[in-house]
Amino acid sequence: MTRPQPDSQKPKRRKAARPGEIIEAGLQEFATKGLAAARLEDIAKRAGIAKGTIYRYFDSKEELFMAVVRSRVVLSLDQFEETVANFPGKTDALLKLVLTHFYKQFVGNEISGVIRILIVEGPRFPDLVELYHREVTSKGVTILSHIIKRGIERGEIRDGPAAREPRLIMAPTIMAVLWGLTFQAQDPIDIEQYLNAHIDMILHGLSA
Amino acid sequence: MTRPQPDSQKPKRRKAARPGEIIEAGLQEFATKGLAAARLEDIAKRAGIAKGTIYRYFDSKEELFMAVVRSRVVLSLDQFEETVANFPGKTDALLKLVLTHFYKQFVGNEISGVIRILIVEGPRFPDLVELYHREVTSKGVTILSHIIKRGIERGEIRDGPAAREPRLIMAPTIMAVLWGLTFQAQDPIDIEQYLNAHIDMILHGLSA
Amino acid sequence: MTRPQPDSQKPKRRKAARPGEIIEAGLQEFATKGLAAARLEDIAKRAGIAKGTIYRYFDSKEELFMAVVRSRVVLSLDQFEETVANFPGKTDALLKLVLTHFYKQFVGNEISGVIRILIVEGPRFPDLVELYHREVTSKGVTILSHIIKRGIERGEIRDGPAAREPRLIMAPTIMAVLWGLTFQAQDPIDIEQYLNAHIDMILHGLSA
Amino acid sequence: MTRPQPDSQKPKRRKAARPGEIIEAGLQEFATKGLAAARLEDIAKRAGIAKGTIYRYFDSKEELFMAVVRSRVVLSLDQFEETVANFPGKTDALLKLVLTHFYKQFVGNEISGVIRILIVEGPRFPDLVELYHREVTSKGVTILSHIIKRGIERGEIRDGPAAREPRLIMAPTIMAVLWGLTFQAQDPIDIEQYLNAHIDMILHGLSA
DNA sequence: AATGAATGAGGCTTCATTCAT
DNA sequence: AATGAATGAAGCCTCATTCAT
Repeated sequence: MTRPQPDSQKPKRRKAARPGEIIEAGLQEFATKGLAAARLEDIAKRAGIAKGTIYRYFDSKEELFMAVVRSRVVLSLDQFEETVANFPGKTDALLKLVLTHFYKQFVGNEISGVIRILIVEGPRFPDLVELYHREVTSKGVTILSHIIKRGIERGEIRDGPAAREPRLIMAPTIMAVLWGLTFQAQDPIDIEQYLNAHIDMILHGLSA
Repeated sequence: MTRPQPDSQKPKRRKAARPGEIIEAGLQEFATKGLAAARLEDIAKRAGIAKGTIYRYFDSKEELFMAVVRSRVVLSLDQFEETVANFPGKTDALLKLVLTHFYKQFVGNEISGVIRILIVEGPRFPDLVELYHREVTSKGVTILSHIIKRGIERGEIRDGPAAREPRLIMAPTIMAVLWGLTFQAQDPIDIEQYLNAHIDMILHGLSA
Repeated sequence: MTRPQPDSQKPKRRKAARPGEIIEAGLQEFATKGLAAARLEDIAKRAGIAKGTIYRYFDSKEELFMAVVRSRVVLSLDQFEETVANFPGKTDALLKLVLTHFYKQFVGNEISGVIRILIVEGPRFPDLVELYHREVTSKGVTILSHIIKRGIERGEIRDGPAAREPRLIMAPTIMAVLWGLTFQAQDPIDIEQYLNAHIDMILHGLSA
Repeated sequence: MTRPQPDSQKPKRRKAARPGEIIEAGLQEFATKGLAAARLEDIAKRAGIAKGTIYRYFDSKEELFMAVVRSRVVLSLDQFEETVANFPGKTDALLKLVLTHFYKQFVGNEISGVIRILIVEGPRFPDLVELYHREVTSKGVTILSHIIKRGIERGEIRDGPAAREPRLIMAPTIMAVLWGLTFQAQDPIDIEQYLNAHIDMILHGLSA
């Protein structure tokens, strides 16, 4: 994505950026149409290159597809572990912080395209699913688990059935993502209000 | 799947059942592979007929696809309106009843295949999305809204932000469906425990 | 090659003959142009069918290629074993008989196309080479060996170095085949005269 | 193959030798794979240069191909005319000398690759065929004809049918070349023994 | 009505050739 | 002169659709 402008006056070529641009174009097409329906010609056109050029960087359509998914797996959740560990305030403030971040990461973002891709093509690419689960999903769940544990220790979270399913806390986020991908036209979500309601629900749902 | 034998003497063919069997087979293939990657030949084989026969009942692959989605749109939610309207007990019992029903309808069921289909192919078939939203999604939301309204009137539900987003109540169900479709191998969901946690969360999250 | 005319008035279709016709067309194209340069479209056109039809009978271009070679491997040499074993006359008559037959089989015949194919594509298809060697070449050599052995026993063939290399006896045949494929325009072979010279040479070369 | 170091101080590049090295590399690839299947990239790699550099020396793949064939057409047969004209000894010694030389020239040598090339691609390159015939084949035949004529005059060769087909004398050589290219794995030729048998056969086959 | 062989458009992939550096 | 990235024409192959039986 970073395009180092060469110091020439004509920034026509940016060789080093090619693979990234192809991946970018591929993400758009794959996310919209799926693996089979996306055409390499369209991806090339979108990347501003010729069809054959893709093959200089990726061995096949499938390889490009996998590269696209992998490229968006690197989620900046790692920093959050620290944030959560050192957070000084109350659980509701922490939850607000984390959930807000999740929304920014996912909703209306290109990450939602990756999620759509995984839902559909997952069965044919178990490696990608496994990768995504390991690097993104399970990390998110772990963070939520830590928040819950911390909240229980602080006496702010009720140690009941809901506290044992951290995935429940993400559920509204995931649904918002998919709702946006699917029913946006019929029934849009007001993200701000939805996020507030989400936090409100979780805080009361878990509070001691 | 049940094949009612016609009272003819030669029970080898049941013409009337053909379209349904093709739709059934199509659902399996489309849900697993998506519209583009599913092959009519495989659908035919699964339905126990020849490829050309599909065209006796459907004009094209897309027509079959739409028929498949439409066939699963008829959700038995209508009855619930009445149930909710006449329910004598407390809100938590009513919620338990409805959510349990939702899980039975969706999770691990072929409906989840339709949901997957819609998530992916939705952009190319806005009519189907609109249909599904109108017939299924919005009906479900309406039912939940009524439950919430009823709960507030009965003083059992807190009239806060969470009460204004009935979609929040379904979110864990949707997530369970997609989680099952995607991460089942890596990280299965114990549906019973998850449902209990879900209800626990909602009841506390909404309770007055 | 045999085309059983259906008893319909329009002999438009001969399903059973299709694979044979494709192989026939493939032989022409492969023999003339080689595997890589032959185009499936041309083969189809030559066979009077559409490109895709080839794939109903053969999985790939390579499979067709192998089928083409295999189809011409069945050489009617087996009968000769008997002929040689029971031949009543002198060695020169027997040799004349066998060599004449070899010429009829190879020279100017489509078998020469197969030989050309094998010479070029052999390295990539060791199985075909092995098959051809086993079914055709080694059988021919065996027959010649038997003739030599019989001639020595009858005192008609000199038991010298030449008698120990039966391949020498076929050599002029092979060369005639390749000469015909290559230098026919510049320097044609008068097959009749060449065959006579060949026999003359061998008989004297081997005679006691 | 010998790379004469230019007297420049930087011996890393020897431009003058480039075309020859490309031709050398091309011969290997074309002989092994044929014109269509050989890849310029592989030829370049084998020559230790970049793909584009080939076009500095040859206009197209076909031009390179023709150059490859032409480069191996220059056969040192000319000297033999003299040798034969002035040979003092008997015909069998002369034949032995010439045939031995033929074997050295052809068998197991890269010339066999050229022969393979011509057999396959000949129809598309009549000029090359004509060239090869004129410069190599017909010269060889002429030499053999002279030997035969000389032998007849000396009363050492029988003036029969075999004497009128000098190509017969080369046939075992050609066959040995092709056998080596094709059936070497299944059924190798012991060249020494084969050559002896060949000479034995010819001498007796032609002797008066 | 059913079949499945045949068609041919469309998309992936290769690679000779070009071209900017 | 050399490089190797980029191009795009061409060919293999798939599969939705048609059609003769």
